[in-house]
Amino acid sequence: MTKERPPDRRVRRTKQRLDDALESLIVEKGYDKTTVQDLIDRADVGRSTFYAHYETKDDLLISWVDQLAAEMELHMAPQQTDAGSIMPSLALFRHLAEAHHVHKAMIGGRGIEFAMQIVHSSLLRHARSGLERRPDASNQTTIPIEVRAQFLAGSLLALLTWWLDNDMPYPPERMDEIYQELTKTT
Amino acid sequence: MTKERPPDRRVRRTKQRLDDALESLIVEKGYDKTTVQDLIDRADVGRSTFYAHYETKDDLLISWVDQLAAEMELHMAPQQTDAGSIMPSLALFRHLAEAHHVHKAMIGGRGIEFAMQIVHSSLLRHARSGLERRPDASNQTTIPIEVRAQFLAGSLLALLTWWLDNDMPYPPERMDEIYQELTKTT
Amino acid sequence: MTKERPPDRRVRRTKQRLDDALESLIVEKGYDKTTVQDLIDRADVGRSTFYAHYETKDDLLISWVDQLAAEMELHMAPQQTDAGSIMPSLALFRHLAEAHHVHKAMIGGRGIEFAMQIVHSSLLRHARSGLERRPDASNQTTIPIEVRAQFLAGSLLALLTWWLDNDMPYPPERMDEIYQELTKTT
Amino acid sequence: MTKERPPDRRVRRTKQRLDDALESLIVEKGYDKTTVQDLIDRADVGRSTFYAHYETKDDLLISWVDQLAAEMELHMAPQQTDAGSIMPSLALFRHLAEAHHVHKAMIGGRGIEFAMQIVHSSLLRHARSGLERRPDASNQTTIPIEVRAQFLAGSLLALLTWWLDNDMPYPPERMDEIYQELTKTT
DNA sequence: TCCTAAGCGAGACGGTACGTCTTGTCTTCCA
DNA sequence: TGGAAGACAAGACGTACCGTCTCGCTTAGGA
Repeated sequence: MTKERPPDRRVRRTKQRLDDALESLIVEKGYDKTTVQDLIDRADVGRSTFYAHYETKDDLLISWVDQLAAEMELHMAPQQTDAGSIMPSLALFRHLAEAHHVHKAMIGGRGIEFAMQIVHSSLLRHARSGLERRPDASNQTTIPIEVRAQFLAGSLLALLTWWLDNDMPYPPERMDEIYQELTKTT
Repeated sequence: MTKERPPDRRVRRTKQRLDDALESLIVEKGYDKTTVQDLIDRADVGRSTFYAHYETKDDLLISWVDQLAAEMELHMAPQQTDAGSIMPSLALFRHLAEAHHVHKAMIGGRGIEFAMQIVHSSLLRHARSGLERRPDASNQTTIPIEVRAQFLAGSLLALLTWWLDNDMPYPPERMDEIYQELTKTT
Repeated sequence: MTKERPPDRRVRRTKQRLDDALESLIVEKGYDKTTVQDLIDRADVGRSTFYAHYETKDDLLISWVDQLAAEMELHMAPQQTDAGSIMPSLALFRHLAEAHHVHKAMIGGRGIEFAMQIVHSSLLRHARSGLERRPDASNQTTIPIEVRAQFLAGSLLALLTWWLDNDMPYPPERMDEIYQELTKTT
Repeated sequence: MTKERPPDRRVRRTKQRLDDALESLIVEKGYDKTTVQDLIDRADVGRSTFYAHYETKDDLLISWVDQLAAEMELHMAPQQTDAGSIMPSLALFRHLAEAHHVHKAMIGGRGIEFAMQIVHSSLLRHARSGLERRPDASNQTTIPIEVRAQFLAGSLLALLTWWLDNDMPYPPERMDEIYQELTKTT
């Protein structure tokens, strides 16, 4: 077996600096208006260094979004807080409430299409597995699981988006209650 | 007062050619990958001619999407087909089934963010006015109208998107039935 | 036959500005140290405009050197001043004496290799045709014409180079006299 | 006083490998197209090792050319073969005939400007000292010694260059004979 | 024979220049 | 003389090298 060299300490530092630069620039002026030059100026990194680690600006975005999505997944792990419901909606509302500027940039109105897709597919995955795990549901309806999953994920994402865009006018618990009420037929 | 000239016949022809070029290029390679150069080559029009009629590429897109949205609005006008329901979902599924390649480019997976927003706000408007028009609803729930509107619009858009992306696996009537069933609590 | 449009007036102006920028920058800091950015800054021209007219920096150099070489050829046309001699050396020394800073940049010590080659091949051409035109020469020597041409061109270029590099310590007439004397056996 | 360590055996080996890499790469693809990366790949040496020994690519070239020039000087030392002539032309033609691919890369058509300068100044030095050593010559002509030296060196270099570029169409002895004949007036 | 300073490979890094691409403006020409 | 054609300035892009640097590993050569 080949001795797997641990990544150079400098590499991690550089990547971290680029991640930080990306995050602050996204919040400041939006992703689309951010240029590679902005990024490397902010991160104080050479142009070629940037391209040594990421193929394009989008590549950096992907790795950044992936991290946030991974965090999100952690909070969506089955917990007693959401006991009895299919979607981990309460945990999600609570998690997004923290550092909501970042999440708003990611999910909100003039959000980042790509980030939305990641979050969406994550929600879909949860919806599908939640529905499949519930033995009794299939008897009560003829609506295909996939369609119900699309419904659960889509409507939750809609509420999340609206809620972040309007600066969280209700507490997470209330939002969860509403979501549960509206989707109880599912 | 400036003499208001009727629009030159050529002007309309030019605009029409640009619209056609945009539509075919969007379907072919997507909106983002389409450059102004592509458009004027396809439309066989000079660069300055393009900018004489539209401020930017987005401007052309807006005018194109607006036309499609106007058509869509027409089909969403209250009709007996959707009698009793808040959202004109059946009419929408039926309308989008025609020329679905264009609609898929507009709404589907790798869709156009801007077009989505137009459609979304249109759906929202219908949801809001539909909910307000219904006198009995406010008694049965404490969920704010705006939230319910977001829910109705978001979940319908989710189903529409999924349905177009997967090449319409069910007939419009079935999709409408499902949507009605899932949102009957609203 | 296609109507050949005369070149846009702007195009010539742009090319002229780039030529001027090149000449001044070559004299100032040398060709190698001159960057495309320097050129377009000096010429006050957009980057893409530069590349619309010339493939590379070298391409611009070529067109510039070609112009100088064409001028040079004009002065090397057979005239009575050089009557009786094979090489138009007197005319050359006289011509290069004018605006010698440009010629020095082109031919002198830290000169431009490419420019040297153009000038060299021009001299060679003259030497060959001059030798061929002289009926009596072939009887007096067994040295091949090509070798004698290389000798005439090379030694003239050597004298020119040295003369320009040392800021023309002798008048053109004296240099020509010397050259004639040294090559009279040829 | 600092203890002067003898140079590490490895140092010489590294330098040798870089010299060899340079030579083969110059012959293969020319000096200008050779990058530092090429050199260290070919020599199987680390990047920092290269810069530990040479300041730049040019620095390595200089040391390489200097070696060749030193060899050349050795062959140009006064010998009976060139007795009676000012320039050691016969010895030179003979020496360059060996391993002419290297010398062609150095002196020939698309040669290396810097190498040419070294050779040129070497020839000039010989010409000057040869002319000064000959007591009788100064009486026969009023042409300054420096000019005659430039002439002798320049014309010899021209013949050498042409001869190598054309793959030595005549034997060294014939070339020497020609050179002597053409410059006998000097 | 050990041990210690040096030489070394590997390659990350900040920089500079390149040639390409797209945008929105501006000038010229022609009908 | 008004609109089409397309030249232009601006500036971001991704690539290629450069010369500097920081690591650990190897390896002479003096103790």
